[in-house]
Amino acid sequence: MQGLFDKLNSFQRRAVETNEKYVALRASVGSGKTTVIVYRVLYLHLIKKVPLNKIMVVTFTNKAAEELKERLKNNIDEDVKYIGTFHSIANRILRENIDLNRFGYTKEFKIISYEEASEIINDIVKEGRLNIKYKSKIQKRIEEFKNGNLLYANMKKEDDIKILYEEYRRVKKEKNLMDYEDLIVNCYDFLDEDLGIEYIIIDEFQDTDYMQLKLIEKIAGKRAGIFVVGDPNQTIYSFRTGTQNIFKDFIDKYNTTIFELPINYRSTRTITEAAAALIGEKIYCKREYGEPIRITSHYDAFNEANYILRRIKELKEKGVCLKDIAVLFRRQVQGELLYDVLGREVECEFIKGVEEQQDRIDRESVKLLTLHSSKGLEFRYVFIVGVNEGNIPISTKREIEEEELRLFFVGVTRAKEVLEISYIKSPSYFGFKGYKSQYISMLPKNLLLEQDSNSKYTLNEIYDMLRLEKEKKNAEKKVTHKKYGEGIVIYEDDNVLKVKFDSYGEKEFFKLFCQGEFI
DNA sequence: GAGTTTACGCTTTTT
DNA sequence: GCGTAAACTC
Repeated sequence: MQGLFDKLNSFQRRAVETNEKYVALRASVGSGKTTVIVYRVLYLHLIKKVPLNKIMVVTFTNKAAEELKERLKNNIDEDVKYIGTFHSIANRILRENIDLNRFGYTKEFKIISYEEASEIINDIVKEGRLNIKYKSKIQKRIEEFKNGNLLYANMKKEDDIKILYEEYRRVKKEKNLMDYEDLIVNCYDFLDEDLGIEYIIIDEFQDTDYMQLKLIEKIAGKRAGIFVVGDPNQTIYSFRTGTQNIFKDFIDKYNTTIFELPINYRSTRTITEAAAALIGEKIYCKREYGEPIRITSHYDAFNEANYILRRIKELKEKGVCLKDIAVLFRRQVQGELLYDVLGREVECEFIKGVEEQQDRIDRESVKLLTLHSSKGLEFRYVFIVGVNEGNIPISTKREIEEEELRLFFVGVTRAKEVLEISYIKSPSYFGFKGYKSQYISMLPKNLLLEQDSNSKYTLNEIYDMLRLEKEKKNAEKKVTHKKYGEGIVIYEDDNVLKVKFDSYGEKEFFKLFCQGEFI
């Protein structure tokens, strides 16, 4: 059984086998953090003989929890009892360990989504005949109100936002509903039973908020050890959590032992050194130098998208698999344009939200993602587009800007083999400046290859160009079928071939089944 | 009430 | 620098 831990490096092994009660593991990008969490659980259970119902593992997404469960299955038959997101664990505790009747709820309470919450809020406004302004931003306004801020603070005559907020809370209880935040807050407020947990592991700790930590502290009591894992340099959700440096807070509060995973196994030395320059820290790298990082500039977002398409087609011709390519951007609107242009020639998917990632990430096709949703993923080829001042960083307000740099860092470190960065000179999106981001200037010059693209087409010209190219390509492609005779290819992708035959008309073939049929 | 002016927000989003 | 919706004017 000792051999089980032999493939860990010395940093990983020290963290896995620690006997310290409070531990913070600072895991650098691509350093095998998930491996450490898996082996930490194995160590606790198989070596220290801790029962699985005394271990709790908290993850950032359901997907991450599934991956952990899957990897643990290789060595343990049963599941860890508490393994999942803060929300899924809170949900379980609320239903299993709390007498909800005391608090006006029952065990059958329903969890409401953002959309369902929206419906309830609109009903309250309608039925209560409340005076609410800026209705299209109603949920955002409630959110701000809850945090003690106001959206549209200078109204001439205030509306009923306060009444609406209070009614919303009352109605949720009356109808036995909880929204995502209620799961955490109510679990914290209602819990008075000791769950008997001895070891708690929290993944992606940098994106944990104070309420979630308070809940964990309540579950842990004085007995349980808390082992937090994450990378402060990848804190990109503090706009949501409101926590600036929760790692530091945790370390200051407890007698914490700090471990590090400083070795990057993921990216080429070129990419790793570029990333390290952004955060001003040394990252050790197991790999050799690779291709230089190409920096290109373009006239506008259309020409940039057109360039990316051309590069992707080149890669495809060289035999690169489309699923190994990702295009990353700061805002959703950028993705829409990219999807429009790239989608005409190559298979691509605009991935919005993690639920979709789960289903789609294995498929064949180029992935389009925001920098935020690229967190935790890796690709052999990565393009980051629109790296303009005013977009990355989107604002230069001091407290925001540090997070913007970390966001760029996250983007850069998604690339395993090849990284390209581009910016545009004549932008039309709000806030975009017509020059490159200061962050590009932070990358070491010796790792870069800078190029200026002078092409300046309108969107229609680009579309025409793509159409003509396609027609020309297909027009050239004449085929002869054993049965149907001569024809021309009118559509072709990886799986399907559509041919217009001179005598027979149009017919579609699956490539897999028609190999011997053409001469 | 229709017609015009002024104010504001604009980005990212796991559950 | 644009779209939305409130606030103002007659």
